[in-house]
This record gives sequence, structure tokens and C-alpha cells, in this order.
Amino acid sequence: MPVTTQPDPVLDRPDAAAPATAPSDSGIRISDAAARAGVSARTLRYYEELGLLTPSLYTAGGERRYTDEDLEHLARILELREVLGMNLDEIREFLSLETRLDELRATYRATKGSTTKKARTEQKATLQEAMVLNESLAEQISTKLERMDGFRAKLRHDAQRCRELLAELD
Amino acid sequence: MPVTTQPDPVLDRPDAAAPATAPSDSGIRISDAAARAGVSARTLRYYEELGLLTPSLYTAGGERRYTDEDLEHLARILELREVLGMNLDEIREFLSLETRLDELRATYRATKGSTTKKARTEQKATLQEAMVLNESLAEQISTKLERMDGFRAKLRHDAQRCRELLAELD
DNA sequence: TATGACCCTGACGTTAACGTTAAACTTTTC
DNA sequence: GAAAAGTTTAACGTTAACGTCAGGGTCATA
Repeated sequence: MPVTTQPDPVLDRPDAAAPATAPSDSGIRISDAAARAGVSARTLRYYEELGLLTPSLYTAGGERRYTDEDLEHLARILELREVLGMNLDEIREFLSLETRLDELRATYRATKGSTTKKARTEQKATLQEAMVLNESLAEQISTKLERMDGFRAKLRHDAQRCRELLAELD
Repeated sequence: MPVTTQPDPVLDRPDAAAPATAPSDSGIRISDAAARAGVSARTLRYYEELGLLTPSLYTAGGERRYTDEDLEHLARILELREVLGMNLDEIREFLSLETRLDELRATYRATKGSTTKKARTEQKATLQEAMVLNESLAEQISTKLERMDGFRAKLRHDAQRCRELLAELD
């Protein structure tokens, strides 16, 4: 037995639609996953330890197997780290809120409006929380963008002065 | 004797023009400088240890005194750290190149074109180096700006979906 | 089925960027 | 001019995010 997934991994996908290209399945090993993402295997184990990225498959022998979905998740983590400069704790917070939003949307679609008042207020609370974090993040990003843009302008100005000096030197 | 600056600190400024507001002079102590910049005194000592920021004054007793100019320099360091996410080594490299450019401009103006060929080729080399670093930095910033902007767009989209859901919940 | 290539789980090591503390010295203030 | 407040150097401590290594299993392939 190669893999310890009892339910069919294709028919049971959270997203009902069949994937574009049938996955070569059973996932890839950790070193390959790491190489594709440009990180080390140790990093993947560490992220798992922190609860950031759990491979969706394990072999019977206990080896990690990563799916394409896992790799996408990893890419999101790395984007938050590299582009936004978040530390791993902030990333976990952000991702957990994202997950809760997804769940909320799922249950919302499932119950289709016929929810109790209690459930509805809870959903509202989650949505509010999401909005708050979203807006605070967007604001931080905007100010950072402005400052970076200002810096870039200074760089351009400096470059111009360099060019002028070079020109004067014939 | 309060300060160990033999020449007059006002008349001997590198920039000949008199400062807009006569400085209350003799500089501020380390903890005040740190507080103004929003960092710790330890950080200032550490930056000095790394050669990033040397206070322009010392009391006879050996205490650091920071001038407004020092604080501006510190602000630049912090901008490189916070906005661009540079580490302290990268910051030092960048600042040292900036300093060399300033020196180059100074000697250029001083000699007013009457330089030897050897000196001129050296100046050209420095300018080229500066341009290379400048462009590489500008490029990095641009790609980072794009990715951050993309992320912000995703956030906006998410926020919109949240608002729609909230509206549906009446 | 053997064997080389991988992987597992500890566990300790590393680096950057400071934090903290101690013991002695300066500066300021009353 | 003496206490209070602040500073100095030196040295060890801390945290995040992994690196590295040992000892022992697992996988793929010939």
C-alpha cells in the first residue's frame, strides 16, 4: 500500500470540479517540493512544526508527500514572507483567518440563508474581524508602497546626477 | 570643558551655509536620540560598532552626543531597514557607496575639470559602480512594488467579497 | 533482494540584531 | 558638593528561522 489516504483523493476533492490535468498523484517527496519552491527540506519540516504547512499525504512508512495544492499553499506563505516581510507568526495568523473565511463561505453556501440568529451573528463577527485585518494590512501596504516609491524616485534622481557627471567627464 | 571639538563647530561645518536655526548645540545624549528615532540606546551603540553611525561629538568624559545631522543619518538607516528590508550589512554597503559618491562630487567641484587622466578614470569607475548598484536596487524595488501592488489588489477583492456577504446577511 | 538514494526524528549549532546586567564613571541638579 | 540620573565598556542572554549531524528506517531500481 503506497499511501494512507482512505477516501479517493480525486473524487473527494474539496473543489468538486475535476482538475485540469490529472495529477500524476501520490505527491512528490520533500526534497523535490523544496527544490521547486526554492527552499530547503528543513524549512518545510519547520513550517509543518509551526502548523503553517501540513502535507496532505503521508506514505505508509511515514514520508511526506506534497501535492500541487500544497505547493500553492507554500507559494502563498513565501509570498507573505518575501513580499510583505511578515514573520512566520504573522503569516500563521493571516492564513488562519483566511481559512476561517473560507469555512464561513462554505457553510454560508451550504445553509443558504436558513441560519439561526446566533450563527448569523457569529458569521458577522468573523467577517468584521476579517475586514479589520484586511484593512489594516491594506493600509500598511499602502504606506509602505508610498515610501518605497519615494525611495525609488530618490534613486532615479541620483542616477540622473551620476549620468550628468559621467557626461561632463566626456 | 564640555566638548572635545577643537575647531568651532558652527564655523567649521562641512556645508558652508549657516544652519537655518542656530543649533542649541553640544548635541543630545544617547537616550534622547534613541527616543526620538524610536529605537533603543543599545541599537545606537550597536550601529556605531558596525560603523553605520558615529556620533559627531563626544564629551570630555567620553559620552556620545548626537547632532541633528546624526539623527538624519539615523533616519536614513532606519528607512533602508524598515522600508526596503535591508540588513545592516547591505545598509553599510549602500551608505559607503553613497559617501564615496559625495566625496567624488566634492573633489570634482574642487578640481574643476583639471584632473589627471588616472584620477578621471577612477572617478568614472566609481560612478559606474554607483550606477550599477543604483539600477539593481531600483529594479529590485520595482519588482517588489509590483508584487506588493498585486497583493493589495487581492486584498481589495477579498474585502469586496466580505462586504457583499455582510450585505447579504442584512 | 540488495543497495544506493532519500527520509525520519531528535538534538544541538548558527547568525543577526539586539536585550540585559554588572561595575565603574559622568553629568546634572538641588 | 553630594545625591540622582544617565552613560561607558564588557560580557553574557535571547529569539527567529533555520543548518547540520547522528543513528536508524524507507523507497526505488537493477
